[in-house]
Amino acid sequence: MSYKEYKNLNYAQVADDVLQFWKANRVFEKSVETRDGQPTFTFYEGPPSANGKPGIHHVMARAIKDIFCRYKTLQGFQVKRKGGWDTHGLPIELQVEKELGITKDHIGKPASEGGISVEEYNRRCREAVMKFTDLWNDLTEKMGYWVDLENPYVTYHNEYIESLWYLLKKLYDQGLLYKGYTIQPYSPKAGTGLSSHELNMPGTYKDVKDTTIVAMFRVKPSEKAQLLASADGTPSYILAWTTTPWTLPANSALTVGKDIDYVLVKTFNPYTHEPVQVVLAQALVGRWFNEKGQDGDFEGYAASDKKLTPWTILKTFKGADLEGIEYEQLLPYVQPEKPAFRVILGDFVTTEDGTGVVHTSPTFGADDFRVAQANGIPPIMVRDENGKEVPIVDRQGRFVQEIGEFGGRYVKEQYYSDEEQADPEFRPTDVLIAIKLKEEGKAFRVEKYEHPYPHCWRTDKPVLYYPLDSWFIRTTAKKDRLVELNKTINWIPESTGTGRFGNWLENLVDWNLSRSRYWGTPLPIWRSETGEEVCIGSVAELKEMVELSNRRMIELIKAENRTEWNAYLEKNNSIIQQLNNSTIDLHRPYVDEVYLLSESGKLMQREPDLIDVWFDSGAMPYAQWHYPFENKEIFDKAYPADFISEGVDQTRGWFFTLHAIAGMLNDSVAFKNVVSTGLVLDKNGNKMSKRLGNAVDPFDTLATYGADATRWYLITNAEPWDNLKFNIDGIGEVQRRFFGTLYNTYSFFALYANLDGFDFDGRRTIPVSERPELDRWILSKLQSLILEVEQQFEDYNPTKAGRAIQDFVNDHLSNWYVRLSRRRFWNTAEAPDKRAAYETLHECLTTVSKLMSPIAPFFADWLYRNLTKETDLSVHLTEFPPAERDLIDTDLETSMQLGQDISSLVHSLRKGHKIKVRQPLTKVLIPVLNETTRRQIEHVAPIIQSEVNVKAVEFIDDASGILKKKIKPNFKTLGPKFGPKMKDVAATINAMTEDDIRKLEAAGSLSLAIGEITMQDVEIRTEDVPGWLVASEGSLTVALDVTITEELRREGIARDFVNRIQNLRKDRDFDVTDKITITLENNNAVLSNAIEANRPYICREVQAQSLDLVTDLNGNATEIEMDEFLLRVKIEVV
RNA sequence: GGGCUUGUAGCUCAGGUGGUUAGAGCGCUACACUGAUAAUGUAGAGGUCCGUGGUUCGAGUCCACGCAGGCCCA
Repeated sequence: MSYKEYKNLNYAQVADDVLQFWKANRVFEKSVETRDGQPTFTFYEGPPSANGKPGIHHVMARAIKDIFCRYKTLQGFQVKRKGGWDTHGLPIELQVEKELGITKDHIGKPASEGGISVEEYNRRCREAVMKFTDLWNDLTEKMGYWVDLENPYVTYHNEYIESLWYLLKKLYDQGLLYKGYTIQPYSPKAGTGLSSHELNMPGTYKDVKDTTIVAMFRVKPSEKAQLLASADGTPSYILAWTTTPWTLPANSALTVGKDIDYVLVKTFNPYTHEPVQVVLAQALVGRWFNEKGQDGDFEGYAASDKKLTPWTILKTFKGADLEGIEYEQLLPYVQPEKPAFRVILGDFVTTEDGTGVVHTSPTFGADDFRVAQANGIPPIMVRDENGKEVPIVDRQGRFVQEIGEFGGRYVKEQYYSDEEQADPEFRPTDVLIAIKLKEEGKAFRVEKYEHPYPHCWRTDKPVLYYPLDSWFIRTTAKKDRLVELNKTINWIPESTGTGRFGNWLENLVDWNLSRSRYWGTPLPIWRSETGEEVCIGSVAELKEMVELSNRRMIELIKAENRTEWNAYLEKNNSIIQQLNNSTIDLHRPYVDEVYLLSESGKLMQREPDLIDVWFDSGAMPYAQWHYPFENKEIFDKAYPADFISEGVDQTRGWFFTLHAIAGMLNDSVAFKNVVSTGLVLDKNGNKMSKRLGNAVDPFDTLATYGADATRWYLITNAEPWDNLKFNIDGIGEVQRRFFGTLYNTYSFFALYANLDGFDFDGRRTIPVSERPELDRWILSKLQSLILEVEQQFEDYNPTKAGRAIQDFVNDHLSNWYVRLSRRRFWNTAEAPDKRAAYETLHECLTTVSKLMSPIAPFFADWLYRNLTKETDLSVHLTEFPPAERDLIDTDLETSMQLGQDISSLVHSLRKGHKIKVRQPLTKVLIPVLNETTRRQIEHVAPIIQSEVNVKAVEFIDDASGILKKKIKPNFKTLGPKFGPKMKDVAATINAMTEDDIRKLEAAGSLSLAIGEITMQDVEIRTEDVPGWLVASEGSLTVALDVTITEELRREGIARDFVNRIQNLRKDRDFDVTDKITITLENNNAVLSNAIEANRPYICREVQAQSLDLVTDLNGNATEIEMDEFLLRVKIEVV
């Protein structure tokens, strides 16, 4: 066979060619099929949203996924990879709205008003979402990401939605799906909630002057409250500031910061002048107390004009000390159903403003709601006529009747008409509350305060933060189990699992599933006004329920003449038809037109919400297989995942939803190993964005550099969980430095293997034990590399695996093994040594191709297939090479390291004395203090000799008596022994004489003034050989004999001459095997003597059949300068 | 504001459990090699290890507090 040789390698072309080969031979499919019956390794593909173009970070993320799937395949596992698309959600809706130039307001309105039907709108969404799939498929292919794109899961498909319904029903049946509320911006005048999107519109935030109150919450005596108790019975109050006094009747807790410093202040109520003790944050004392009053005249206060209130700080403590202290309800209109009114801890408390204590009303603040739920604090609510719990402010923005004198009043003055507000008697509700609190001695300060406050863009009135209906998954019920399960997951990096994810689980709140949108999975719950509900878990159930409802309707229409239901009946019949011929679409608006009838004959309509798209993606382990309606056995085998990987920003997204659903429904983890990857930033460390124009187009990059260098760069430059500063120059460097070197190494091999007709099937014909040192060394290194790469892949660290391969190829294989072995390949005669060299190099290259194939799949396959005889075999169908541990020879590796270090030192010495390598020298002298080192160096002496062009490597040992020794303290062993006396010890050791050292060496220990030291406590090395040129590094010292004898001089000239002739051969384009004749003008005695003395050597090196010295060349000579000589020479091919 | 994370040469990154002289590649400078040749080798210059305190005989490494960047959350 012959090995393919290439002129100029085009890496992008290599990738293209290999891709064609993969396609033609179904290599991906085969890599899965051939593993039939083997253990499975399950990978879950986190579905990308196909509504945007892919970026370079997607190449990064998908390279990680690909690497471990390929690696596990090499290890013999069957790795199925089903692709998927995330197709629902707000980004798609917004994109469609942008395209159509509409807003959410237009949806559902008649076309005559510029509106669009839900049906049409959703049709547009469905089209938009797959817009970029071609682009994505193209990228997937070009970057070499192996994933099944033929049968991907698609979240908007009916089958997918049906699986989601099944899961939701399971949650529902376990009581884990419930209707509650969340605090959302709400516009009472418009009667609608506002999205964060709407709240971010310009002009929404306006400065308003509100009445603010520092309210006084009276502390209840208790054991915990001893901290705040007074000796004389003066009551203690906790101060909390609010800009929304109307929320005070709904207060049910006070929140403080755990680590914030608080003080107890003795003072007087500024309105009632009663003596009081109050609690607030230390940092904010100055905000509420006049400096002049500090430690003022308490005794004389009663008699004074009360302008200056005296105060004094009694004690200081942390927020944590306040936790659990109870207080009296401030405005006791409505009693909660569970114990409330105590101090809790929250991470959102600041000391920037207010008192460092946050008045907490779970019905009117998002933070309040969250922290209350986490601490089991109930909201203050009343029951409406249906017995349903409602907040104390109605949907029009008025207090309910239960709120005594304030019942029926608007909580915001702006909700009153202009006329009402103009009435001189008019008082805003906030002011009335302030007056009441002042009178009751529960107000510490009332003042106007200007601050920005959001307004409804439709009505221009202030919004309320208000509880709106939402459906929740009761994740808190399983919190402990989710935390426990998380501990069994192998997170990479670990900190994401324990920190970011772990903390998130610890502070878990119920998962709000509701989204008030159009394009998404509809919540399959139908509900009557009286609260009767049914949750539908499959298409079959839906059909059954519609049919049942229809029968009930028909009955009731007859019995009670409910003719208005005829319309529903008609709609339902149409649905049944669609169900029967499978044309049903489980999206809005169709499912909204299913009308069910409860057992008691009440009309049930679908809850209008859609579910959070994160539920879509978190349910993919089940829904991708349409489980449990199909593929049960496939699901069972492919659950949970062995491995997933996504960006760290998915921690609370996909990672969480996968974990939550699996934990709640299967009491198991969804994934065992997870790699969370960092961001890809631009080369200056800025986030890439289209707006800044610094986004990198992955297609350009792949076209320029090919997938391999791109992937290699992305993976080896930084560990994947670190942010990567993407610099395109880095890819070029990888290409030159790593792929270039590897390519060169292969080319070198191919060139000579073809010349020699080297034929090899990969089975060693020369036992490793019979190969030269150099071969055994590189094979030993190769085995070590295999172990290292395997370990790193097992640890999910592709960066270290890649770097190890790179170091092997560059430093060991190319720069040392090939460079030093070149002469062996030039040998024209058949020789075992030459064959050994070929086999060794072939094995190294083949193995490298396997090791690198997960990271650089195209190039690796190119390399592998160039080296192997079986042309239809791909490296991706092979097995990961098992390391042959018995070939690892650490002693030899140390030897070679010494050889390299010694060579480097000699080079350095030559350099310092301007003696070029072509000038042979007599010897290097190496001081050795132990036999092992000596033997190790002797092993590689021939290599050193040829590498640095010296005739001999000699040793001097202690016995010679001429070695100069230096002693250094070994701090590591001395430290524990001497501790604080280290400085003295070190000085004493450094001052030891040669005599002392000899004594120490002889006895193995030595008593010094400061104590006894042993050989372990010091490092003895030689750093000088008197009379020689010396260089040292670490414990290694090398002395070089630089005397150039006449004979050496001649030899040097001969080498120079060979060099010039070789250049000439090359200039003349002679063939490597051409034999020549040389005629040289004899114009210098030194030169001719040198040539005569080395005639056989010269002729052999330049393949000359004759070398004649003549007096005159008659003008047809080539002139070449050579140091002080002028060569006039003529060469001819025989 | 909170959680997590990063900060080492001009650039990109290494630096188990603390050990006194902090490394590599690229880039730069110089040289060598010229039968791997648009390749290769060798040497050199280049550092307040983000800052300030602390623990220790000894801190790039451990602790505290900051500063700057990043992500997520509020």
